[in-house]
Amino acid sequence: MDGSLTTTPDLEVMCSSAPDAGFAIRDMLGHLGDKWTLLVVGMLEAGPIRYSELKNLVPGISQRMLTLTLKKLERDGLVDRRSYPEIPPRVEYSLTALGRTLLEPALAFAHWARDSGDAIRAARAEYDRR
Amino acid sequence: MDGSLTTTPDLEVMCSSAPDAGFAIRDMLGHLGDKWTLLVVGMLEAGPIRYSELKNLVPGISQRMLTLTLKKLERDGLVDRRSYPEIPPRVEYSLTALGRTLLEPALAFAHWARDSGDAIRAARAEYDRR
DNA sequence: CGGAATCCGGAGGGATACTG
DNA sequence: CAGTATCCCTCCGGATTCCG
Repeated sequence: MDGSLTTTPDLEVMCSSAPDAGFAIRDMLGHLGDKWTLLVVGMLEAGPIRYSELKNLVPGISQRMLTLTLKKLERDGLVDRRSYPEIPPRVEYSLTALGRTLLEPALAFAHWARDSGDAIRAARAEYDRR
Repeated sequence: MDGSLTTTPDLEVMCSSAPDAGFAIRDMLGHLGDKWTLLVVGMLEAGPIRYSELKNLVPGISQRMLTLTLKKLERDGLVDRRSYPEIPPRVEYSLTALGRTLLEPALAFAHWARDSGDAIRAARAEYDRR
């Protein structure tokens, strides 16, 4: 085999080889690719964090969406919810082992977004100017 | 500085340090994090590809969404559209240099989705059983 | 072949008010 | 403090039809 320029279609292979695999990936992307999920996961990197603290950390998220996002992540086995029966109540969220594996791609994406934001906005402005 | 266990909040830092930076990242995630974008970008890995070919490759996408997704990516400077004035017409799409930088995080995410799909579905079933 | 235009249902998601 | 419940509206996205 020649290692010169294997174009390795990759995603194409993943989708075409197993028909339901493509389906699953599409589902996962549609599932986690919403407005808040990756952002919330990224915020859980540092360790256990309280609900209100999380809310303050994610700029602009509503209580509703934070709750829904956390519930979804908990259901998917990515986030662990631990509530302490005190008054006032305290609830801490953290990533599970599975959730921590998502951290890497999520942060990679966030870093890309940060680094490419300017270029994209520039391209957009250029495109719109004509 | 001690290099023992720096928890490096990362995304938190990115959002809290510059207020508009968090805004931008949230925007980018909300923008690219839809049902099809990452999947389409992944399919463009191999090089220039025709519209209809792309449509066949992405399982279940409608003409409308493929067109909209490609237009958005073109506007963002991530995809290059090249049309050849023949009959029947032929249009080829490919990633720009900027678009190719997105490929890495996108594929990382897709790979994660493929590898974690089973575990997540299992966690979901477990969660729903009670 | 590669779209554009239109219609339309339903999910996504914000604001607000209330609860334990 | 940490949610839940409700209202309401935007816009995502599928199906269909038409055009160069």
